[in-house]
Amino acid sequence: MGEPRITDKRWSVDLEKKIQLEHFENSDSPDRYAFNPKTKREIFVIDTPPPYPSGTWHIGAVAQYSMIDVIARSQRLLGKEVKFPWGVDRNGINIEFTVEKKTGQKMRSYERGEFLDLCRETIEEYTKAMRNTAKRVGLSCDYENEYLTDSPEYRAISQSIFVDLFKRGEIIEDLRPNIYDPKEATTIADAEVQRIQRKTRLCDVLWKIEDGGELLISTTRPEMICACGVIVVHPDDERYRHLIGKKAILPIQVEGRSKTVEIMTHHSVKMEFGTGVLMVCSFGDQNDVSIFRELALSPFVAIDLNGEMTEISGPLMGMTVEEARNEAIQILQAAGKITSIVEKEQDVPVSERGGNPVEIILLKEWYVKQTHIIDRLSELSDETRFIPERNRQYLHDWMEGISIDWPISRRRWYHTEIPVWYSEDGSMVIVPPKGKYVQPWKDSPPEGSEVLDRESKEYVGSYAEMKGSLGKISSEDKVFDTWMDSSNSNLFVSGYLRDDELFSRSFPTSIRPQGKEIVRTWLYYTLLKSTLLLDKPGFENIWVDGLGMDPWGRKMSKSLGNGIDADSVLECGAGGRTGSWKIRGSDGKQVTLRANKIGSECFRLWKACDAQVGDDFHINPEEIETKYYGVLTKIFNIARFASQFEAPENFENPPELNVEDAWILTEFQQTMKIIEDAWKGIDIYTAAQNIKKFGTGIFPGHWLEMAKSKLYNGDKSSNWTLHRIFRDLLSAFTPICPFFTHYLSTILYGHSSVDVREFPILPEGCNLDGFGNLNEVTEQLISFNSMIWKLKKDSSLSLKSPINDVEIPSDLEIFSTVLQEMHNINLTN
RNA sequence: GGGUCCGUGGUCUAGGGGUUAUGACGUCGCUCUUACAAAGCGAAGAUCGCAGGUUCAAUUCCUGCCGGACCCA
Repeated sequence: MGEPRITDKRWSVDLEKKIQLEHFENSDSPDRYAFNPKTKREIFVIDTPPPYPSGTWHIGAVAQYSMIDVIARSQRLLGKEVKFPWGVDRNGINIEFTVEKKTGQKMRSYERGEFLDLCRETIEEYTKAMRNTAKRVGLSCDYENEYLTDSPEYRAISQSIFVDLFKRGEIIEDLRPNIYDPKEATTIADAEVQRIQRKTRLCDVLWKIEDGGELLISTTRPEMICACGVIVVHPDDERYRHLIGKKAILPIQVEGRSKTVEIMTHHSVKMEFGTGVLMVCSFGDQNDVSIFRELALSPFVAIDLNGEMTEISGPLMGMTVEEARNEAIQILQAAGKITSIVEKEQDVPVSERGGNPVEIILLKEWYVKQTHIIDRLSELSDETRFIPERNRQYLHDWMEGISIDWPISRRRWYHTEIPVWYSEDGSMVIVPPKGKYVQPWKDSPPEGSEVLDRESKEYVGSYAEMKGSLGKISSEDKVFDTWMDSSNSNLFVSGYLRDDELFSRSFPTSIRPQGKEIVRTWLYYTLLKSTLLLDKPGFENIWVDGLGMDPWGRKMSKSLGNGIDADSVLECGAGGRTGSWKIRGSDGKQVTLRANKIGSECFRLWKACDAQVGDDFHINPEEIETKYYGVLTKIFNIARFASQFEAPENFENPPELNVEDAWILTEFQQTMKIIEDAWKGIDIYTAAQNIKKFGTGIFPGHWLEMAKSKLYNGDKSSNWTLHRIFRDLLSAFTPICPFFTHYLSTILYGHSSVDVREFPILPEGCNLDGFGNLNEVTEQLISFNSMIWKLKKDSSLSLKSPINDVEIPSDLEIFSTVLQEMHNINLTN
């Protein structure tokens, strides 16, 4: 016994930060979290979601990443060789917007190379900030081998996969109706469309029938009349039966197309909407697209790439869609062809990233074919375990709704380039060799490039040989959808095309952790790739967590004013600064939340304990502190207590055990079994709950009180028990609170718990079976202690004062001596 | 409009066909008991959203409704 070796009075956020700093900068084990591909251990590869660097990192996302770290650390604890990569997703339109906003200049006003440099510089700053937050929250990633999705190495893989799929005919070029953001001048995919509520005008427009008669059509898009291909009514609609087969005259002037359209029937028409007559345009919405396809109509191009009306629109030509709509209404009104206009709430499809109303436009784009392979994908995904199982549904729901191929080309710049050049006559394409990153808009095809027939995709010859016969080659200037890059992440981190041996050992990737909001994009596209390329499931486990919500269960958003910044929570309590958050509450009133100290360890503990995986979790800093900081304090104090007693020399050879020590070891063994199974099953919640329960419950509350006097007297059994349990408990706890446990275990036992690579099991020598069924008495023991404490309180006695005439239950007879001492019981008989 | 999830003491939450429903925070009371008042001990507090149905038995399963959240059309 001696002075506590832990000198800090209590756990603090400042101490936490100090430990962190040393932990990541300390030279004694710089590659603590590096991955060894040559290992004999079982390999566990985590497909870390590469975050997209923007100004701030969302607190909900940080919470999720901290749980991914818990998975990484727990798998290391179980003895696996964990690859926990640190990747950053940097391709995409977001950074382009940021640069445009910062410089007040649109992308297309720059020279392409100059704009790319600006993007790269800007994103570099954000990348650094993000890495700092990642370390601050304790992510045990392999930072030395950071990967960036905009690096030549990563982009080369993306391009090679593209070429591969292109050669196999899984990627095609085609002229199809595409969802298009006219303001940002790029195609987008279905998954990138969002809907917002907006007020629109629903006009009833009068159409004349060719051989007399009239027809009233309700539309919110009168400017699209020029692109009308057919008028449809419901087949059961008696009102219009006499008009079927007749022709209606377009009520507004058009150029270069027929002035009439036929009236037909279609089951998709809602009889009760407006007048029950629908004009089908190329292309007002997705329904129009499918009717055009079904009826094999040839589409009219009404809107051009700049979002302006084309010549077929006659008087509207050159106007933006918005202007054209107003003008069309005016023209129609002046001609007396509008019978009513009503304001109506309508869902308007807008682009997710730009927030602009989107149009459907006929464009030649690149597609990954997907409709033919959905069933296979679904089969393969059934081989994968979902955590939690029910979140498998999100994937199935999305796959069920897929009816068109995935358009992957974008008319933007800060993305991976489509690696294609064309021969002068357009009949041949040139693609680069495997593993080579190319920028066709500025580079010539590199050595080893191949020439393929554009239609059949057959190999024609090497570029070097054919150079002379291709004429003046031109480059494909379009780029990939960013999901085309990020959906290669698991392939990339598993060594695809780069390390065949590693890849064979680590694919399917052990785990894909992610949020449920990107199941339809990141997860789906990744699985699509593994199906197309390898006909294999992409993952062994897919861990789909819920979303971080405000304290009242709403999504955090700027417009609601209910966001919480990640750093403010992690830094709360550092340097004596407290945290306060002004948030708009559920009733619209501003609420101020306050906390004195949180930090990363408390934050992680909260996330691990407070919500089951897959559930949306409410983030309230006040609650994080009040519910979980005390847990750290408690365990810290046990450590301080334990640190005044020398640790035993041999943790594997227990001395002759006291019965109360055998009892707590039995309890501990059971708890540790539950925790080990939980870690194996990637069940953070169960592990966390059991650690907390044991570590703050019977261990200090009951056993420690029983063992105290023996500890002070230098009893070998109680000392061994105290340290063996506490050391192992720290190891089991280390995935959740790594810095906390690292610090305590290093001081107490000279070995950091974060380096433990074998889940601790009590040695055989404990011979716990020799004591009988000790766990059967636990309940009684707990209630007996409570009974005495209550008795003393009710008689206004201090806890150490003697008490007489207490009968120790017969089942607790074995603890008789130690209980007498603990409660200072005088047995009268 | 469709899908998914959720509704359990004041608050958050576990659970799950069968005696007195888990835990935490908050509340109240007592205590500075040689690790711990940024703590300990004790106490009070719930007809498990509503209405039906299945069952010997429902908070748990089913149906409908109400309320909330998210996703999709």
